[in-house]
Amino acid sequence: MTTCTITLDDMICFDVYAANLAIGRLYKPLLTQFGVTYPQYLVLMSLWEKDGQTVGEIGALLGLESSTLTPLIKRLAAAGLVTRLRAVEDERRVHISLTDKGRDMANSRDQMAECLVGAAGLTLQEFGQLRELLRKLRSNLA
Amino acid sequence: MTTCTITLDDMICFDVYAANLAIGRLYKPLLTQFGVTYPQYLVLMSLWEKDGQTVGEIGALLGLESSTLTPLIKRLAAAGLVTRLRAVEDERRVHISLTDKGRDMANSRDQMAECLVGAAGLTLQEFGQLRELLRKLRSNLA
DNA sequence: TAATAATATTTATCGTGCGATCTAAATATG
DNA sequence: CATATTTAGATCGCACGATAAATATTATTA
Repeated sequence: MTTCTITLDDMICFDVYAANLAIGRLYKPLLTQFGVTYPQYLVLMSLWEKDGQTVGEIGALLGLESSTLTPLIKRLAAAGLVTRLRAVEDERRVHISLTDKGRDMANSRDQMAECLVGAAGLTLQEFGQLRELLRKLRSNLA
Repeated sequence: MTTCTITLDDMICFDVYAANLAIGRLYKPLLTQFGVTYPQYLVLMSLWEKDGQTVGEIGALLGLESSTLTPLIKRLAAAGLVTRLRAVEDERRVHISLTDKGRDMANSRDQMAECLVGAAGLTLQEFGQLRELLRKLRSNLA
């Protein structure tokens, strides 16, 4: 009984870990072309979804502290992909906005998507299931 | 059509990433008690499953290179949790074995399991689904 | 106004992950 | 038998991720 749930659990964290690395490895060739890392790409994704978010908002999406994001975003800014602008109404907030160059990178999503969807070998239904389960898991853990 | 698959895909890598961090964060309090990190714990897990594996075998399980594992395992050895023993029949291979202290830590799996199963808010069926989808995804990507 | 909370930065630290290179040993090929 | 290739790991160096703790600044609220 208990051993059953234990095995299940342990395999889950195992598999989430390995799957995360595998996806990152799949994306790497494309990402290095743009000179960004996988976590940096995830930040860009959140900006393509909604531009001008604050550091805190992005952190909430990815589950990262600002102390992790600040240097990461500075690297994106150094690469000319985003700009950091402190809000005038509340100078604690820093809004991150895409540059033209950063916006252009959004086209790469198509390549990435096809790449993953093709390589993953999952049906669209399975993708949906997986996404839903992961979101449920995460929101409960948070 | 295409936009549909794109959104799906992007959310997947997003969620795998965030879920992985969330699980690590959940485990962290327990792990720091033992003085090990989350990836180190995963290595221990694979040894509890099968003791005496070589570096390469563990790497295949987790999807890690020896250049990542070697220093990681040395930290486990320094903590007195495992021993590294070169095989006599093939001196290229290094077998990693649990010490008594490392074996004792296996009891913590129960706590971990209950912790995750409780916090995840997933049914056993959902756990099984999730595990199966992740394994399928990963094996196709590899 | 004073106390408290929120937002982000800075600093410091540690560990992960990988590429490249190296050695040694096993295996294959001529 | 000699040589080449493959395999298993180690080693080195590097960039980055992730967090904790301390600080500064601004909002909020009592």
